[in-house]
Amino acid sequence: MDDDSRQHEALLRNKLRLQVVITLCVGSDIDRTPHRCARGCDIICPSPELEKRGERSLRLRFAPSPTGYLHVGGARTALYNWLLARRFGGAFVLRIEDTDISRSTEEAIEAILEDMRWLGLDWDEGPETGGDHWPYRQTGRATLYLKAARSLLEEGKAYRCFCLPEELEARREKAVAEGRSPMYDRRCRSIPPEETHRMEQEGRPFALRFLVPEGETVVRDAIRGDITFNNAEIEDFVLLRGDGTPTYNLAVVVDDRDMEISHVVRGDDHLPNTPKQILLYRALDTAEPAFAHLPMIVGQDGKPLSKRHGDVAVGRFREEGFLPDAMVNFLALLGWSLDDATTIIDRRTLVTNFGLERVGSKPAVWDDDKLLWMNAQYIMAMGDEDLARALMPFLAREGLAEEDDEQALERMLSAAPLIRERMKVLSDAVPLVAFLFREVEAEEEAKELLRGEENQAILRETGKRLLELDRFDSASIEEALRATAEGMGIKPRKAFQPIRVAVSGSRVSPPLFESMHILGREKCMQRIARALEAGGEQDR
RNA sequence: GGCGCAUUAGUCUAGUUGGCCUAGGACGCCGCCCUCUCAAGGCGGAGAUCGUGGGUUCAAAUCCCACAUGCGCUACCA
Repeated sequence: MDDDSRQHEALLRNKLRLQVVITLCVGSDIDRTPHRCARGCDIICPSPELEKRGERSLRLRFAPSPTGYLHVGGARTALYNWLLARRFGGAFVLRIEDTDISRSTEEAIEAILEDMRWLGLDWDEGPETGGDHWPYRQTGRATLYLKAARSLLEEGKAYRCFCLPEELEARREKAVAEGRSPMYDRRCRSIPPEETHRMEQEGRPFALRFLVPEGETVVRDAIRGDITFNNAEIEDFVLLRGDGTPTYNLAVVVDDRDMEISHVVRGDDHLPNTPKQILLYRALDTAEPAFAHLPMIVGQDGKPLSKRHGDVAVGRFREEGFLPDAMVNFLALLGWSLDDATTIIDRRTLVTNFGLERVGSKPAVWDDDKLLWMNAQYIMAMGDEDLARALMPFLAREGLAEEDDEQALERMLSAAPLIRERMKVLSDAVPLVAFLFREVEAEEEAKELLRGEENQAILRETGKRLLELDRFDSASIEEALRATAEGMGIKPRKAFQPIRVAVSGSRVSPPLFESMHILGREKCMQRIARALEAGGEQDR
């Protein structure tokens, strides 16, 4: 049996096992195999609670808060959700979590949408797309939260708290200083109803707090398994602020419930929030979704990614000339693997193979070098035309050519094969091809290659030869240059350098003959003449 | 402080039911080859006592316990 068929068999076996687990999970004995379900069945199995209600459709979401640009951590979360939705034919919902009005901005929202589109993460429901659960940003859903909050209050599952933020803060500090737990002490819980009513009538602001029930709450995480939290360690968290706006925990639960989200896949910084949310789902008499918490992405120093670690905004990668597919490939591999050997994985393969069962649980360190390498791989796989077109905006930005300049595009088309494997990001092309679009001044360090008896002679002789050529294509040019070198008894690697500097202005350039061909005889001759002049002057 | 999560080479990771692991692949690094420069490519190499200490077992990276370290949460931020 060859390797291929062995691999195939292994795949088949895996698939089969998955199938079995799925069957196991959706069967009626769900409750008796809780752990097996949480870890084994992965995302394919909707949470048992939803399952009981017969709701099987997969609905995933990405819910960024527009307090800044989309960073790579968020992008990865979005990608995983998108991949899962696409793989299993589910819906991918984009929801803007802007309950923190003071920190949210319209620009941030637009930028996030733009980055999502660039990465190719299209959403089935959300801003600009619409959907059955409109609106898809939290500021437009205030009444829904209020309604949920009211019902909790009426059912005695939440209560008014008249403590002022400053008071709470002071008490917390004191508690910590004295070594006590800084948890809210529930003092407002015991205010008699008449009193509460009176204070409310007086117009005293209050926050609504959730009354955390006794007992334990188990989070069944698809990546980590079951995690048990003691409710006694969860404080009566705030649902509604003094100004009536909802806090994150309330809003997220109400939205996920209303939008019928079946699987919540997010960063593991949310793990401690999860028991609170599960409690809320239950208080609202709603089946909770399945949860999966992704490990964070951290910098080389092990600290969470932030502006400190260089710019981690998705937009920055776009501007530098990273390709969306390379980003997606790289992001996917940050915490997930296809197998024990594959690194380059196209989007299609990702979609058909991605699953939470191969998501790891330790933090992933962002590695710029590897991203660069991967991007280079994707650039090398591009066709000439695609590459040339992709490069035009970068030329335009540097003022080398208009973006829609047909002639320039034509030139880039010929240059593409020469520079493709010399770039890591698209913007790398600019210094490589600049000499094709504008006159050059030799770099300081390169100037000495134009001076001196021998170098001048090379330039002179080569110029003569080039002039005599019938055809000015790269083969003829190569022949001429080699003949010149040989005639003068100089090694090619030495003889070509002055020409390179004369033509490109640099000691490093794309392949010489092809470059000269693209530049054209006239330009080449001019530049060699100029080099002779410049080098000759220096000599005297 | 409390609660939670994590811990395989510089990095991403494979390793899921203990033996096929003298720990596999990739990035990076080093060397050689190719070569008109730079790349790309080819070949080869160094680099991991699998956080530490115990235990279970004929056998542990894999199971159990403790400790250490890192990170997260502990907000009327999300």
